[in-house]
This record gives sequence, C-alpha cells and structure tokens, in this order.
Amino acid sequence: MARPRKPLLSRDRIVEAASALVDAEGLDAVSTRRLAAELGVSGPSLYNHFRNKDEILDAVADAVSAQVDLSMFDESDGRDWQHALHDWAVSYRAALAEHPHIVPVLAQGPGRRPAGLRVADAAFGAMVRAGWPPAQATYIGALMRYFITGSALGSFARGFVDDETAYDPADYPHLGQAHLLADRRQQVDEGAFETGLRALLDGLALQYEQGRAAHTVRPAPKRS
Amino acid sequence: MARPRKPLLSRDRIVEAASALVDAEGLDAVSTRRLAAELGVSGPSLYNHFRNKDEILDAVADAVSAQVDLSMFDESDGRDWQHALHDWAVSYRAALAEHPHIVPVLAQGPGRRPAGLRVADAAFGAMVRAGWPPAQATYIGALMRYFITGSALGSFARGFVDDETAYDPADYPHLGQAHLLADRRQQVDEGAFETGLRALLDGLALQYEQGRAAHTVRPAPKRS
DNA sequence: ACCTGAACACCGTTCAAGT
DNA sequence: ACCTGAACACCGTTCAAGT
Repeated sequence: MARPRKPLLSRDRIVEAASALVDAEGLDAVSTRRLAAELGVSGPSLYNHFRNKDEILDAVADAVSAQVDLSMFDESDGRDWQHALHDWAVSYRAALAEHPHIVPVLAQGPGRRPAGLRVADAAFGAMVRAGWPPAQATYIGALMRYFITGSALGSFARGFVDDETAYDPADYPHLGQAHLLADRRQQVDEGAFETGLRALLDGLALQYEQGRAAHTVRPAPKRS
Repeated sequence: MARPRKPLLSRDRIVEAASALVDAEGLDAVSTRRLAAELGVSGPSLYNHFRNKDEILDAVADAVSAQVDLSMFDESDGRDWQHALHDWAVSYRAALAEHPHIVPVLAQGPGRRPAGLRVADAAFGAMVRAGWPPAQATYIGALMRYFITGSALGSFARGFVDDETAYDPADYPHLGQAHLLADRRQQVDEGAFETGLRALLDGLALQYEQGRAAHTVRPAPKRS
C-alpha cells in the first residue's frame, strides 16, 4: 500500500489525535512515531501534512485558543469593558485548564497561530471601542494574557510534589504545611486567580478614570 | 581512565555548563551527551550527580530564582508593602529576562526547587508582616508569580515572527502592522508589564483598605 | 499527491567493568 | 565513589521508491 485512493490522513485528524495524546499522557508522550501509530500510519507520513513536529504542537495549542469564548466582546453585548474582560479571563483560563499539558506551548506568545491572534485581536478591538487609547488597549491584551497563561502554567496544584519531606519548615519558615495538601493547593490557585483578576480590573478602572479626567477636565494641548 | 583521584564533575560544574548551553543555544540544545562533551566527560557520567536530565534543568531554573533580589522584604527596609512588591516584581522579571530559554521550566510552579520556594516564602512572610491575612498573602505571592512568569514567557517580542506575510490584516482587523516591528514589540512588553504591575498594586491597595475598614470600622464578630 | 521502509544522526538511561 | 564503553529502546527527519 503506497498511496491510497482516499487520503488516510488530514491536518485535522492529526491534530485531533495529537490533542488526545497530549491530554492523556502529556507532551513527552508525543513522538512522531507514536502519533503516527495512533493514526494507523507510519511516522514519515505526517510530513506530508506538517513541516515538522513543532507545527503539529502549535496546531494543538491553537485548537485550544479556538475554544476561548469571545462573545463578550461583541458590540451588541452591551456589557462594559470591565465585565467583558472579566468573563473573557474566566473563559480563557477554563479553556487552558482543560488542556494543561499544552499550556507551555501556548504560553509562548501568539506567534503565528491564527486562533491565538484572533483572541488578541478581539480583546484589543473591544478595548479601543470602550474608549481606551490604542497603545493602552494593546497593553491590556498582553497583560491579561500574561496573567492568565501564567496562572494556568504556574499552578500551585500541579507545581508541588506530594512528598512532605521535600519541604523542610526550617528552610521555608512561612510556608505552612497546610499549603502542601492537594486540596489546599487548588484553593490557592483559585483564590490567587480571583484576587489577581479583581485587582487587575480595579487597577485598570482607576487608570481608565484618570485617562478620562485628563481628557475632559484638563484636556491635553492639541498638537496636530 | 576510570575513576580519577579528583572528581572531574560536581553538581555545580554541571549546572554552570548547562546554564551556559541553555542561554547560548536554547533548551533543545541540551542533551546529556552534548552537555557531557562540553564538560569533557562521557554522557553517563552525569548520572553520578543527577538522577536524570529533568533534575539538571530544574537546577538550572533554580539558579535563576536564586538571582532574584529579596532584600526589599527585609524588615529593616522600611518600605511599605506596595513598594516592596513593585521592586520585587521588577527584579524578578529582570532575572528571568536574562535567561529567557529556561523560563518554561521555571514557570511550572516552584515544585521542589529550593530557591523558587525561598522566593515564595519571602514574599509571603513580608505580606503577612504588612498586615495581610495569611490566606491573602498566599494569593498575592502566587498571583504576582503568575503575572511575572507569564510576562517573561509570553513576551510579544519573542512570540511573533519576523515575516509580515504571516499576519493578514483581513484576518486580524485590529492588530496594526505597527505591532509587528521588533522595536514596537519590545515596547509592548514593557508597557504591558508596567501597566499590569501598576494595576495589580493599585487593585491590591484597594482590597487592603477594604480589609482594614472591615476590621476597624465594622469589626467582624469574634468566633473562638 | 500521499504513503512506505530504509537510513542517518541523533536521543535518555542502564549497567557491568574498571580503578 | 566516579568514570567508561557498550548496549537498549527509542527519537526527528530525509529520501528514494511505489502507486
């Protein structure tokens, strides 16, 4: 069997199988040979559809970005920018939490991934419409992404080890034993995310008001 | 030459060589064979000092965490918690920016890395001394880490590609061409970091005041 | 166009053997 | 205790060959 009359593979099938493998067994489990075997073909076949393995993982990451809800940025939605940002952040984080093993790939900037760029574009556009100057709108998109991907990647729940002996209280006087319980760790992740998100939105609201005030009460001198 | 009278290797020498290799050529360039060659020994020798390759990379990451300045958390410093957090964040990010290739390893939670844990411990302790309830202090340490590692990892400057054709304006109506210039991208990273850090600190200050008010003006009913 | 097996130049890790 | 070479079971990718 050299070339079948109907192609055995497609980019979509490959991405689907790769995603399942990443979710089930982690990034390290994905080898071209293993993935090909999962698809019932031989390793080199993949190279008819992707230039290399990194492109496959990029596509897996982008499929996750495509799951992020962006409807809160619709003009017809009527929510203010703070609520839109909040709902977006929650949806974004939830999408990443469903596929934690691919987050290290996804977190490395939007790169040339279409869905990742669409996410950035939607947030930026909504902030500009809400009255943010374009430069600030760009910053907001980026800093929200920093916080959200950072929280998905640096999760306390996944970052600690289930071995109390690794954490000698003499070395870390303040980190109580309580932090080390798995339940407590997940609580920390949620609390930190909610606290951070609230702080970010409150802080941005302050900057937004200051911008308004500068514009209306004491308008900047016009220069061209 | 089987066993030399003076050991050829040490954990420190290995970490030093691995760090240099990671910085110069990236994570992918680090193989046990390549690293051993760099040190003038054969591959398996490394296993006398580290259990496996991951432990070596963990040690490289931890060496970076050890570079983070923590002196702003000293009791004698006299700065308030907001300025301490600010200076810490800036120093933390600068340390990561000097070794960008190891950030994906470092960002995955503090795990069992001693220096990473010391950083978390210092921030937590300082927040508690400043009057934050322990639960909130934990959240602050975690959320600051999310934001800082996220910004080091998801940098716009490193995430985009130097190929304008990859970004069709028809697909991303709001992302102007200006974002694609290398200079502009670095500016975005700095602006986003500063804007986000300011928002976080302002937002946390608001929560701090609310906590104070709840405590003094309308004290919570004592139970136990 | 799309799949194959063979091949190349690598991997991480184990282990018996040497001193 | 600490290094070695040999070996095992893998890798990612290229390429000529097949239809």
